[in-house]
Amino acid sequence: MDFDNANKWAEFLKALAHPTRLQIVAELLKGTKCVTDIQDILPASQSNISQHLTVLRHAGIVNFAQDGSQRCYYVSRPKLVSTVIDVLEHGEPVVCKVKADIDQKKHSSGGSCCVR
Amino acid sequence: MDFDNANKWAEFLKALAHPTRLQIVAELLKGTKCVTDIQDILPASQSNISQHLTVLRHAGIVNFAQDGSQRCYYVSRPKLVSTVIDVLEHGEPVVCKVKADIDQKKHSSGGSCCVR
DNA sequence: ATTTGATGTGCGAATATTCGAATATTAGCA
DNA sequence: TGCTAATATTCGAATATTCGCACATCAAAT
Repeated sequence: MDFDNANKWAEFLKALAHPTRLQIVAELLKGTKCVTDIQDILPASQSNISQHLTVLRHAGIVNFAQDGSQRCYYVSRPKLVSTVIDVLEHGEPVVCKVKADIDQKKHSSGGSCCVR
Repeated sequence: MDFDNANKWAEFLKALAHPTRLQIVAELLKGTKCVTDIQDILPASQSNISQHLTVLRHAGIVNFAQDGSQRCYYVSRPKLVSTVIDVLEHGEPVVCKVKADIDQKKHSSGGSCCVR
């Protein structure tokens, strides 16, 4: 992974990496909602929710359609976001290796378990 | 998504959400590597790489097998991590909605685009 | 025993994030 | 116009992150 992509994706993940923002995004995946809708669901202040939505919007994760005085927020890359959340939810058992596990893959070299 | 899960996954994503850590993980997905291997690949100091590996390890993203004075690091949940990175790399065109797009989905109610 | 290579840790400064409180903006309505 | 609901912005304090530097540890080799 090159430096530019690493930067871009780190920005994306950083925007998602907050409990409140994750919950906001999970709610928006179920359907478009305005700020007060989110306020009714999550235990956070209006100001705080608005701040988090701004972060998500700047990261290109959500966007809104203006409807009078309301802003209807939606996830702007639903497949991307829902796939990430899905894979987190389904999890994976943790792999645990010891030196022998790693060495046997190399079947022939000296014994260092790192591929140099 | 409940509060506990939001917290857990936010921790996970936060650990991944750093350019250097993303690059470290991408390299480790290709194969087990020790700290100096990573040092040869990435433009970061030994100390800094070690610090990032500690963050990744505490988040349960990587682990190591000790081999003498070397530590052979590997990704401890390779499917989870590689799926996340894959979906980032393949991307998705951004969805853009206006009020009309959202309203038509509700076919019948008043006109507010938010599902209340 | 000394040295050298590999790695981790503690510290401190710079910077960034988070959040509440107060205030501003904007739209619709009487 | 004046009022209210919906939403954003600004500010400041508390807290967290990041990173280099110096030092500590530990294993292997000399």
